[in-house]
Amino acid sequence: MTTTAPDPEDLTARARIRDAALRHFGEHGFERATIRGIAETAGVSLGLVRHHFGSKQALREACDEHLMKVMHRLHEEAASRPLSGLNPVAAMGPYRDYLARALAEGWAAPFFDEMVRIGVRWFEEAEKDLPEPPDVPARARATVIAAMSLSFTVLTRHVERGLGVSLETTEGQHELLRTLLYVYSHPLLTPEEAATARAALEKGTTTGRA
Amino acid sequence: MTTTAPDPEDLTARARIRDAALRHFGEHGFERATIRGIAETAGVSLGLVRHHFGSKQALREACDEHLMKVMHRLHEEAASRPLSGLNPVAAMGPYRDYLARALAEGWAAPFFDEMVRIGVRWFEEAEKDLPEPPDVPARARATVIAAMSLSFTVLTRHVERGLGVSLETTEGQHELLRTLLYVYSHPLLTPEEAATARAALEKGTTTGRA
DNA sequence: CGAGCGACTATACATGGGTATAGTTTGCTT
DNA sequence: AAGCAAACTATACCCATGTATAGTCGCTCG
Repeated sequence: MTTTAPDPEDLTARARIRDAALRHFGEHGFERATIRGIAETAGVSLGLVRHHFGSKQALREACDEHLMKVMHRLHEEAASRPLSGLNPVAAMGPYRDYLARALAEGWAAPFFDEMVRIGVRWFEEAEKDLPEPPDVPARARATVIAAMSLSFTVLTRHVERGLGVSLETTEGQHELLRTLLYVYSHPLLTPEEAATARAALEKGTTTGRA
Repeated sequence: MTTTAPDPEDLTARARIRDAALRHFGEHGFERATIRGIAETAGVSLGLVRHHFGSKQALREACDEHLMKVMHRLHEEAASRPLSGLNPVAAMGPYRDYLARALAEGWAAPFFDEMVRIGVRWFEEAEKDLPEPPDVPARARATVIAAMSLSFTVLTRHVERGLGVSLETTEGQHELLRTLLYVYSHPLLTPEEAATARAALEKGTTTGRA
């Protein structure tokens, strides 16, 4: 059947396998994770994994798909809260590692693109009655912001080391958020600095690479 | 100009193997890259790889080490240029993919930490005659900035998709840099927004996750 | 009842790929 | 010239792991 009725079936073996896969892929990465290990975690035989999902790759795709669903739900839940745009992926438990790996590996494109779209809408809303639009397109800015926001998910370990706290804890999350609030409200460059830098950039080849 | 540092030893078989490994690890990831493939690319037998580096893991570590050296050199070369702090890893050729994978996998910690240290020094220099220091420690801010800066390296594919240009080209680099200049000079939050958000954060538990 | 179908298990197969060993060439020192 | 170490090759080992097959159980439907 596999109509995958979303809610009621979530105790099913199929769902258990999927969840176990999410965890294993997240913890060990796609290659190092083994179907046998996943099966064991799910309390299920090796063959059943193959029965439900055809192959390891297909299992991964099922994980991606499920992740997107969860993300959408989380996003809608958090849509009202004001800070959610800054660090939208904070503390999403077992999914965080998976998402990080998927993003870094180049997968999870729909998720990233969705974040960009959200950002674009946000900018358009915020700038709708500006005298003239910024000279950098909203899409480019949204892309950059999306990448920046996700960096804390992908580079969690390094950020934790730098901050000296675990991002699993709400304390760590607060520390990060406090820093983000500061950084996002204190520009690194003055408009003049940016202008001169940009002029140099536009004018010639600032050595090609910057 | 044509790169390939003229170190006398850089034509050695050992160096060829290391370079091939850098490329293979970068292109396919650590697990999917095979010693055999690396050996072939280096024009060398399988056993020689093992002879010079003891194991696949050790080979990786040699790559990390070499990467750090190259990074230091590049960094010193670019130390004078003003924009280098923003996007320091731009267009570093074959090393970019490797660095991205290493960072995402949790390796390359010394590299990340070095970037944090550089950022801290930068902040301290820039803020040395401020009436009172910012209430967010420089180290935390430097960590966040480092992660943000590296996000474009780690999430290259997604950023390229969002920007609609290849980051291999100088045109793409310019596009990114232009956007960065804008974002870094236009705060996303007004001081008031940040203050209220922060107050909310400090006061209670804004639901634990933000 | 029985037949068919999906959930599930047990076991086998095949191979990629890291590791290990033995042998060959090259070049340098005494 | 001898000899020795290092650079290098060829080949074998072996097991982890993805894939495939065959079979059992238990349900529902006619």
